[in-house]
Amino acid sequence: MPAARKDAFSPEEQQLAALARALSHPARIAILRELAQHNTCICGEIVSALPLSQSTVSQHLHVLLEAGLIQGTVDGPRSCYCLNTSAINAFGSALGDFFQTLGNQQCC
Amino acid sequence: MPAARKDAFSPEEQQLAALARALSHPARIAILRELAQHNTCICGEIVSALPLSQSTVSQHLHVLLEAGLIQGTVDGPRSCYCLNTSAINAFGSALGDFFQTLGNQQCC
DNA sequence: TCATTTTATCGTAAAAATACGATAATAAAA
DNA sequence: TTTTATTATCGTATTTTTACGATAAAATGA
Repeated sequence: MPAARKDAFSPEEQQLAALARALSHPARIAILRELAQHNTCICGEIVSALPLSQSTVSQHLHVLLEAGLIQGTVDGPRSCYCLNTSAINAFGSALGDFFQTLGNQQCC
Repeated sequence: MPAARKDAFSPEEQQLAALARALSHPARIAILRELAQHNTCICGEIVSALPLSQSTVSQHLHVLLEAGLIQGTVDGPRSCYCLNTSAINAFGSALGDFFQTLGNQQCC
């Protein structure tokens, strides 16, 4: 990627792509599932639930945070993450809209 | 990624992540949009519609093909792509199910 | 037949993602 | 205060992604 060409696309396309990228690793799918299973916030049990090292899980959590899909209250040693349901629902409907504009085609 | 850890996750998580990865670049979002606008198949007008070189667009098309989101009939000089609507709809509902399991949480 | 047009592929380079160990930081517990 | 437990960050290595130019392939048109 000798030059970042992403800025040559529309904001909508960039946003949709950025959110899809946040979901583009099975570990992050698994983290979201894990957070959804515990309806209360979770801390480091995520690490035990995943086949990855602590630092790697922390990286994936950071990606999900940056994308806005989860929230985290970093209170000292015991940080606590949870789903950002409003962002998740917004993303879900944005994706739904996108798929709807695609799905009604008759082609080939 | 000193070792491919993706196989340590469930097939569902891998599939969902793989499809999200196919959407994780604005060029590929734009390609899908472009294919949807022309309800007939399109060939190389995609290249003119995108701010990328021909070989790069071809690579993105290959990614979308691999993911099954588009179909391509490579008939000689003039290959023809179109949306794979069934795969797109299947992906859309899979994502919808995933978001539904996430969206009903009350947390933090 | 030969040129032209269109597209895929190859080779390459740079950037980003992924993963881990080691370390730092921070609050609670002893 | 010192220790312990938990988590983020740093440094690094490897892989993958992204991008382009150049080339090859393949059918159409002259």
